[in-house]
Order: sequence, then C-alpha cells, then structure tokens
Amino acid sequence: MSTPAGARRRADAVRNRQLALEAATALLSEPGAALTVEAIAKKVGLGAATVVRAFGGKDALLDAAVSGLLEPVVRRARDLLAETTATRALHVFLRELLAFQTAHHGVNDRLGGLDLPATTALRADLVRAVEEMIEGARREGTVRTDLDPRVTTTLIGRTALAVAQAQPPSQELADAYLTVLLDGLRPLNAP
Amino acid sequence: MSTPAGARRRADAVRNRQLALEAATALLSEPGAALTVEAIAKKVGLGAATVVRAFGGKDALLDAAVSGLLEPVVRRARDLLAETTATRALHVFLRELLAFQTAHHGVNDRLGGLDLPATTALRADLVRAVEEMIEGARREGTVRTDLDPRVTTTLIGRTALAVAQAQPPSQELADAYLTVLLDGLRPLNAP
DNA sequence: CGATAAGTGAAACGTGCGTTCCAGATGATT
DNA sequence: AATCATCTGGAACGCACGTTTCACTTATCG
Repeated sequence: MSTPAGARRRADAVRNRQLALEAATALLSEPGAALTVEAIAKKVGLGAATVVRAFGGKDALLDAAVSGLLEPVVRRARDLLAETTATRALHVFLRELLAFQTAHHGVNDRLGGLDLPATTALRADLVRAVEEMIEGARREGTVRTDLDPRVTTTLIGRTALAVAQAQPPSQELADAYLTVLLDGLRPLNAP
Repeated sequence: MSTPAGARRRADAVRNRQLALEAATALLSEPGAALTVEAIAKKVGLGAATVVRAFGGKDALLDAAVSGLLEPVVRRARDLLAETTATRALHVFLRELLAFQTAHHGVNDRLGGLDLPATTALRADLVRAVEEMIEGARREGTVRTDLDPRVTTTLIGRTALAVAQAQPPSQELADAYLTVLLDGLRPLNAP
C-alpha cells in the first residue's frame, strides 16, 4: 500500500500523495486551521480516504509534513556550526529559528497527542546542534558557565517556541526575547 | 438549575457541586489526566450528568476550577505590590509564579479551545500586576528601559508558562530560567 | 483497443466526548 | 409519615474525526 515492494505504482497516486503532503504543510502554518483529514483533503480537491491512504494514517502524513519543514532548519544549524564560531552560530541561528517558528506559528501547538517518529528524531538533532553551540560559546567565553548546557538548551527550546506561538505574531516580542535571552546568557563579567 | 432564583436548593446538590469542583481542580494538576467529564465524575463517584448539570456545562466547571487556582496568585501579586518595592515584588512573585505553575503543571496546556471568562479576566489582572512590577522596577533602576513594559510582560508570561510545562518538572530548569531572565532584564550598566 | 490491477471517494463505521432525557431516588416540608 | 419538588445517573443522542469499505473509475501495458 504505502510502498508495495514489487507492485506498480500509478503516476496519479504519486502526484496525489505529493499534493496531500503540500496541503498538510500549508495547513500547519495557518494559525486557526482545523488540521483535520477532511480539511487537508478539501484543500486539494481529493477525498479524505485518498489522503489518508497515501500515507497509511493521519499521523504519518503530519509526520512527513512537519519533518519536511524541520529538516532544512536542522541542516542550517549544522552548516552554521561548521562555518563559523559557535558564538556567531548561536546568535544567527536563534534569530533564524525564531523567524522560522513564527512563520509557521509554532509547528508544535496542535500536535499534542500525535506520534511523529521522524519529527521527534529531527528535534533531537536540533537539540544536539544547539547544545554544541552553547558548549562552543562557553569555550569562547561568550556564554556564562554557571549553568548546565543541557538545561540551557532546554530553556532555549521551550521559551523560543513559546515566543513564536504568540498570537498575533510579534516581531517586537521576538526581538525583546532575543535581547533578554542573549544578555542573560552572557558571562557575569561581560562587556 | 444552576442558580434558580426563587427555588429551593437541596443540600446534597450543593455538596455534589463542591465535590465536582474539587475533583476538577485535582485533575488539572495531574499531568497526563484525561480531563473529561467522565473522569471528573468517576473521581467523586457521581454520574457525568450530575457533574455537568451542577455548573451548566464542562467549560463553566473548568472555568470555576481554574479561577479558584488563579485567584490567590493574583491576590498575592497585588499584596506584594502593596507591601514592598516593585523590584522585590517582581523577583519574589516570579519565583512563586513559577512554583505555582510547575505544581499545577501548566494549568493552561489542556485548555485549548475552551471559553473560560472568569479565568480570562483573572489572567488579565495578573498581566496588569506584572506590568506594574516591571514599570516600578524600571523607575527603581533595576530593569532596563530599552524595552516596552507591555512587551516585557508578555515575554515573561509566555516564557514562564513554557518553562513550567516542562515534562518532567525541573527545579533546575526553573532556576536557570529565573537567572537568565532576571540578568537579561537588568540595565546594561548593571552591577 | 481490450484487459487488468491500481486508485478513488461517498458513504458507512467505530470511537470518544459533551450533553440531554426520564424514570426512579431522595432531601425538604408539613 | 405523607407529599412533592429537586436531584440523580444510566442510557440515548448528537457531533466531530479518523478509518474502512466497496462499487466505480482510470492509468498502464500487451
């Protein structure tokens, strides 16, 4: 069904699968959207059954959609770590992360009780990357060392998401958050 | 029914109403609890119909329960503002607010699409109190003046809630949050 | 152009939940 | 104790969703 090993797959089915994925992705970024199978199906003019069948269930569809959004973010975090100092990577990435989350209005908030394996894995990658940024910035002397890097990472993850979920989205709030957070993270004898 | 003007109200109905309220309040603080009418009813050995009828609907019941939790918090904020400096009030209250929210594990997180008038009003009161603390602390020279007090209040409200919703609850995270937040809120030329 | 298997979607189904009904139980009043 | 309005809760109802069914459609291939 989802990936029948030796069977033929019709071209229209492949196309519809892609359409469903795009519709789900679009709905994820719409604040008040219903996020039901019916809503996704209607958005592309397909039947609900077709949308569900293409992924084997609603959860799998949303997992694919969220993963697709998250993947470039994770890649960006890794690229920044490789390209520049941890301090600069942290500052740049936090700003971009906030912009991303604001644009998609908290990709998290309506995903309460769902099981999204790929998304969970990507989120773990993201946490690891931020953790590396924090540890690097500590070594570079730009982040205080009296806090556990793990705890700091958790703190950033949770608060950034909360700020991004503000309704309506506010650039002023995001800026204030970054200002307070980064100042608060500086060593005590900072410039 | 809920408050029949001239009619008699039986004592057992009054008692059951109180029991339902207590059960709902208890469930609000249990992380994974179902928060359904059925669950509330079973907790006190009543029928679901009785629980709902006592308040005229599930929303009203939860509104009463959440309000009951929130009311002493709001009063405490007001008391602190009257008793001491805004700076001290802000510091003390933030710590207490975080402890409260952690204890009740984010009273917010399962209240998504519900209409809770009394709770909303209390939250507005809370926001106003924190705003007064921020404004006062600015005048006292302990909080930076380059951020809008309104925005700062929103920032605190959203991030504090997010920190309190951490699963499992972590005192270390809460402490780190307070440290970073309060340091980040200090004037730039701080001690 | 058949023939055949894959794909489709309206309708049916199952589940979970809040709410409402109503026949019987119970507290209040005389 | 008798009477009666109030209260109760199991059952039925309505609604929202995700999922499954199945008669029908359509792409694909010889």
